[in-house]
Amino acid sequence: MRSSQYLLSTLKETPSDAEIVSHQLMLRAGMIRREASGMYTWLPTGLRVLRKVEAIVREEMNKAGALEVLMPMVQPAELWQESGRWEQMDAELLRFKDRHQRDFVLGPTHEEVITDLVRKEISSYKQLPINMYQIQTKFRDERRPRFGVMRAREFLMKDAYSFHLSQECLEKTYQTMYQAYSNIFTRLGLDFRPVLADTGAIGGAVSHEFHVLAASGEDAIVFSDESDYAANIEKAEALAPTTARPAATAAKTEVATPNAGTIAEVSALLKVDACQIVKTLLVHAAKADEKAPQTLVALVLRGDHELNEIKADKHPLVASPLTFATEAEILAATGANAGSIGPVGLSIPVVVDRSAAVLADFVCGANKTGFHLTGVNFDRDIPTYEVADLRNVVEGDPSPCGKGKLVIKRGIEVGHIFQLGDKYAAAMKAGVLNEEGKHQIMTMGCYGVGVSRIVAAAIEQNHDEYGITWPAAIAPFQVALVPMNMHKSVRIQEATEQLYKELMAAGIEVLFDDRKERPGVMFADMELLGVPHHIVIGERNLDERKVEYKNRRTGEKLLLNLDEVLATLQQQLK
RNA sequence: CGGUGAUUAGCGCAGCUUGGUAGCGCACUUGGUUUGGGUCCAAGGGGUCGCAAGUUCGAAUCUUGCAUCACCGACCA
Repeated sequence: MRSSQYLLSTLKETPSDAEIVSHQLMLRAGMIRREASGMYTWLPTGLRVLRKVEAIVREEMNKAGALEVLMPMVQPAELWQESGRWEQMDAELLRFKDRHQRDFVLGPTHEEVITDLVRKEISSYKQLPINMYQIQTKFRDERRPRFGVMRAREFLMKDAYSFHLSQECLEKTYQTMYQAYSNIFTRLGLDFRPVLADTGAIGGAVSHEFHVLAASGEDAIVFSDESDYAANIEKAEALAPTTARPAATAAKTEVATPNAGTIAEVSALLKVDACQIVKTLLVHAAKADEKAPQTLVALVLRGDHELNEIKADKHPLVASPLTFATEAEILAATGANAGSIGPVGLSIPVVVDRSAAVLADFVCGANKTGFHLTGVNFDRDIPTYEVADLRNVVEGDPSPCGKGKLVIKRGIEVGHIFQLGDKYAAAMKAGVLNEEGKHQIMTMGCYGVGVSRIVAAAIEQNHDEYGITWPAAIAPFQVALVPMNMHKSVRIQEATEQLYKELMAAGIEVLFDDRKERPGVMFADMELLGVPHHIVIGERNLDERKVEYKNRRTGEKLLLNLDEVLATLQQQLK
C-alpha cells in the first residue's frame, strides 16, 4: 500500500474527549472516528487490525470444531418474550417496531436466535454435540459508553453456543473452548489470565473470564500468590476469619459525632481505626410475597471494607437487582440520616459480613443523627442477625483455595465462557430425542470474545511515548518503507520502488510512505501507527547499496545490503 | 439514571466577566524555502459561535428551554 493512495488520517493532537491511552492512540493513528456516543466508524488502518483479530479468532474456533454461521442482527420480540428476557432486560435492550408495528430488538447477544435455530434443525441425539459461532456486530444500549471501543454500544463480538445432552458432554466442549481461548490470546500476543467469574444476568453455573492485564482495566481480578487460583473480585469468596470474636469488655456508650458522617470522619474524630468501626448500608428487601410491602435490610460491614454488590444481590433477604434505600427511606426506618445509622435496635433484618461479625467493642452509628455508639457488641447489643460473605476481598486476604494470600490486579475482560445449563433450552423447549427415543431438553454452553475490545486492549498493553507497538500478529502493516526525500533523488525512488515490488511479491504487507513529506513527519506517523519493521532508504547509505532496518518495539537498528532486505525481513516476520 | 463539566473551522483552544457581528496554533490549498526526527516564509480557503425562543437598536457574549458530548457514580454482557 502506498500512503499517497491510502487514508492515514493521523492526528498530531489528542482529541480532548479521549481519556485512556488506547482511545487516544486509536484516534490519533486514524483507526476510528466517533459517529455518536458509543458508535464508531473503523477507518482503513483500524479495520486492518480488526480483521486480523477476527481471522485468528475464526481459525482457532474452526480448529476447535465450531461451525460458523451468521444470525440476524435484528431479532423478533417473540423470541425474547419466550425466553423471558423481554421483561428481564431493561433499557440496555434496544427495542423498535417495523412498519407493521411488530416489535423487534437489536441483538445484544444471540442465545434466543441460536436456540430457536437448533430446536428447528436438530432433532436427534446423534447430531449432538454441536457448537456454532458467528462474528458479528452486537448492540447494547449501555447507559454509559466510554473509553472508545472498549465499552461501545455497537461492537464486534464472536459468540459461540454449544448444545449437549449431558453435563459431561458440555464440560468437554467447555474445556475445548477454554483451550481455544487460551490459544487465541496467546497468538494475539497478549498478556492474559483466565479467571473464575460470576455468571451474571446471562445465567448458568460455571464460568471463566479471560482478562488482558492492564492498569486501565475496569475489572479487579484476584490471584493467590501460592497457587493458580484466579478470580474476578465479584466472585472471590472472603473467608471467615479464623480467629474467634473476643469477649465484650466495654459498655455501650453514646457519643456525639456532629458533622461526622463518613467512616473517615468518625475515625478521625474518635481516634478509632476504621477496622474497629462498622458501616451499615440499607438496601431494599426481597418481597416475601406479592402483597408484602417492600421493606429494607441492613448490611453491616467493617469500615475499611467494601460491599460486594454481586454477593449482596444473591443474598436471599435482599431484593434482586440490588438497590439502595433512599435518604427518605433511611430516615423513616432508622430515625437518623445515612451518616449515623447502625445495627443496634433496628426493626429490620440485619446481615453482617463475616469479618465484621468477629469484632468486639466496636463503633457504629446510633440511629440518631449526629451520634455514634462505642463499645458495641454483637449478641449483647444486637440479639438477632445473620452472618454472610458480603465484602470484596482485599489484598492480603487468605485465598479461598486455601493456599496463599490474595494479590489484586486490574484486567480488561476480552473473553467469557459459560456453562449455561438448560436455562434457554428449557424456556424455549429446545430438545431432541435421546437414545431411548424420549424427548430431552438440551444443555447449553456459550462462549464470547470481544473482538473490537481486543483491539483496544492490545493497545493498552502495547504502546510507548511515540505510539502503538503492536504485537506482530495484529499490526496493520508488517513493514514500513520510509524513503528520505524520494522526490529529489531518482536513485532513492528506484531503490524504494524496487524494494516495494520485491516485498509485495513475497506477500509481505508493506506500507510505502511515498508522500512528499519531511523525514520527521514520516517517522512520527509510522511509529504512531506501530508498524513493527521500518526500512529507511536514504542517500547516506545508498552509496554502499545499504538501507537501514529499525525494529519498532526494540529500537534495534541494522544496516542491510539492499539484496538482503527481503531475507532479513522474512526472518524477522517468522 | 444521579452528579460535574463542556459545546466557537477537521483537531487543540482563546474571546463571554464589561453586548457592537469572530480570532490563534495545527491541519488544508498555492508559491517559495528546507531535507535523516513533526523546517521556515508568504498568500489563501474554510465557522448559521450546538439548537430554539427571549431581552436589546444590536447577542458567540445576557436570560430560559432543549439537544449532544465527556468524566465520576450507579448499572451491566
